[in-house]
Amino acid sequence: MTARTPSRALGESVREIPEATVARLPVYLRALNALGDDGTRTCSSEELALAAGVNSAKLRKDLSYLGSYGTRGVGYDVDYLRYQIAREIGVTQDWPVVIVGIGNLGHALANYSGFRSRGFRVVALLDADRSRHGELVAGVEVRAFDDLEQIVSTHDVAIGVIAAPATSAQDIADRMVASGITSILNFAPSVLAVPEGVDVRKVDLSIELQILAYHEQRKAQLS
Amino acid sequence: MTARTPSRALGESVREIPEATVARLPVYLRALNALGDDGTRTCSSEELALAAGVNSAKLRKDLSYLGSYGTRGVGYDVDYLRYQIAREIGVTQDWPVVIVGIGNLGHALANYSGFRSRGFRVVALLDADRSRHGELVAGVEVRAFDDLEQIVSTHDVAIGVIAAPATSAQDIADRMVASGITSILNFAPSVLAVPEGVDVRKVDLSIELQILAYHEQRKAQLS
DNA sequence: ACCGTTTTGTGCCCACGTTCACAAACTCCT
DNA sequence: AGGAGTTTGTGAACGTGGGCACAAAACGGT
Repeated sequence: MTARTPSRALGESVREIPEATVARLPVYLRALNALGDDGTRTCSSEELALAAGVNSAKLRKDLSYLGSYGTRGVGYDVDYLRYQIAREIGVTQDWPVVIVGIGNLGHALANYSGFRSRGFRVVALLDADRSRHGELVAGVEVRAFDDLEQIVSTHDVAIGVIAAPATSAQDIADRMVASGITSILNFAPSVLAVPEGVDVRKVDLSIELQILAYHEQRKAQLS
Repeated sequence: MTARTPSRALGESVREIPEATVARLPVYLRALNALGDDGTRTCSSEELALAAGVNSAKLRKDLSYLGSYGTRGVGYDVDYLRYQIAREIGVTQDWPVVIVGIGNLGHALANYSGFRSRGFRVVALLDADRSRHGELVAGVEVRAFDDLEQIVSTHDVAIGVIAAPATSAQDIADRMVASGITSILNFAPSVLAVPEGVDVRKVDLSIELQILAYHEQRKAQLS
């Protein structure tokens, strides 16, 4: 966590958006998409907050980090705000993604429609198991894990998804980082060590269940 | 968020464990299991923190909420600490779980080995699609969604997993809550409204990717 | 028994995030 | 034009979480 002070052109200030806000922006975006598809042209912070499942003050503060895109007494223009959030998150452009590990989970991810519709494109499915190479999953051919470097440089891939067993997760991460990937979404239940500058996000089913179990147990104790 | 003050028997204080700590306990538990399987009998906060990917002061503070289970100058007994954390989380008992939605993701979840090994047992797989009923997935028969109430009461299920499309997620949640489920793990990309006292945790692939994209974009801007 | 070494448990402070509450800004109606 | 009604944007207060740094406690060697 070094405090990098970016060199910026004059007047071009880089707004620092709090992490907690960043995590909610995609939720707002989804809610706005739903509203927009319903034909809603404008909405208040109260309405949007309801749709997003947060309180309206928090929503307004979150949006204020992006700029002043609302109109007092009126609300927010759905399409305009939608575009601004998408631009801020970076999903107006297309992000090529590589998925490693084509087990049940890898299959599910490859077939996930939310991928393509939100600016992400699966450019390769890789697996170490030779017997699966050539197989077509969601229209994409499964290839050898050793093709990683070539694919990453060809498609300029920045984001990698690990859907392999925990035992191989660290090796895969190392190879990803070495090949130039700087963001990793890890579904394997393991702690990844990566160099400074590489982002890792972890999705762990069993941890989520254990957190629920803890609260469930507490509810039971309060008999 | 009403501040429920539980009625407690005299002297029986319910330690309030911070949410952030609860979320890390499963990680510690996993790290301890790995150490224990390696034959390690005792470990320092420094070692365990390394394995869990956190800093040692934070680890010690987290553990201190459970009690004083370490020995100064020595460290923690792996087996003892493992048991204490498991007990605190509630995974010394077995939690029956129902999964609704047997698409790619449902399959992946049903086959996930981390389930059983960590105190969770899939007692039913439900799907609204009749054509899938009777199918065997991971040794469990797929049954009709309408069997939910009967299954929940028979097996005393407290935890439900939603692996269905976003459009039906709220309906499924409503039925789950009505049938007596009080903890929901939601994989559908939708905001769930549930009554007070029901816990919901959300796992959203597309949000995780968008968060990564945001940071990726920022890195690029810092050219 | 005592001293040096190791390692835990925790008080203290700082940073981040959430919520309240209100002034500023806009619309609409008369 | 002006006043009533709405809704945003934000300053300020509060609460939670993270990390340093150190006293307390255990161990081992002499």
